[in-house]
Amino acid sequence: MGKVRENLAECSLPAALESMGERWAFLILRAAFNGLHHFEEFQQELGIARNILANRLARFVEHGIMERASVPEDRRKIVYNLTPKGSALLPTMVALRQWGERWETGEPAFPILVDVRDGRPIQEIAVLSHDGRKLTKHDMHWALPGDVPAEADAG
Amino acid sequence: MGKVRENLAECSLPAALESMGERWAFLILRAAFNGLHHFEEFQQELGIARNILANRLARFVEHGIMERASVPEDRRKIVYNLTPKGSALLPTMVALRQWGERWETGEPAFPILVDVRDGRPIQEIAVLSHDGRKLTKHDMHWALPGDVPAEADAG
DNA sequence: TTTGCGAGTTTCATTACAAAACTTATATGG
DNA sequence: CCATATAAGTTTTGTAATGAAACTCGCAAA
Repeated sequence: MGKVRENLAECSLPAALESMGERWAFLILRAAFNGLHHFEEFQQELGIARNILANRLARFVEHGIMERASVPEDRRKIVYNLTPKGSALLPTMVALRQWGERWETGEPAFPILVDVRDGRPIQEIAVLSHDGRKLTKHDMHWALPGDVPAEADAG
Repeated sequence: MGKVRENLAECSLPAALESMGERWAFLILRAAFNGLHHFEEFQQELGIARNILANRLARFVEHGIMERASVPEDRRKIVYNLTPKGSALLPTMVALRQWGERWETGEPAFPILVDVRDGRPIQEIAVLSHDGRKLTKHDMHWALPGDVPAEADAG
């Protein structure tokens, strides 16, 4: 991954950080992935200040990461559900968590994520080539669209 | 991924966010992956305030994400290099970038990451089962160490 | 020996975050 | 029907983080 000065600005990372770059964002997301749906649940689970939580949830809704709906049986209650866009953050969150496990807290973390089908732990998240080789930063570089051999995939 | 209230607190995500949860962290990291090494390079590339940049770089060094060294040929110059721990954030960063591409900016992002070996774009980052199936949040759940069938991997 | 660069600090203004109290709409029990 | 409780927020007020611009300090080059 050599030095590429050409339009780094157009990278989509800043756009992603617009939604996810604020404090608490990932922790609220994790709680949502763990099945929490209600304001008070998030608040008690995370210990976050109520105004900030309200703020973040509203932001998530604005950005299409969560959907807000009131429950018919009890109209005081509001449910927050992850949208497909929100659910699509799962790999990012798992990657960040795994990194923390490996480099911050040290190996064994509880609970661990397992495949529901066979109960075995998930793989470590990695950058893979089109044919499945694990890539490090030295094995890849930036390219402009014209340089790429036809079949497009993720970039 | 059902509701698991049992010790979410021990999840390593908060630890990871301790290093990476601050504003600019991922953008500085991206710049580093792109071969930037010097204070002024980061500053000009990102337009970040100098005091904040100094702060973040110092934090990265504290947390072992970057190494700080002065250049022998010109002892005014300082290089910041990613450590293995810092480089290990690549999958997380790529995952976040890909999410931004897909859901924020819309498909075509420039430049794109390609495999240096064949010039083809990298795969989309995903959560995979031990045998390589792509998993969604419905295909996995939390387990405690005792529940796991022997061969340990990442969790 | 002065001019300039690289890598930061300092100062001060602005903005984000946080704790606790308050509000509003709805439910529930007597 | 009235009192009390609950869910989901707002308001208020204080603290901490961020940002722009100017300043410092060590080295290097002319």
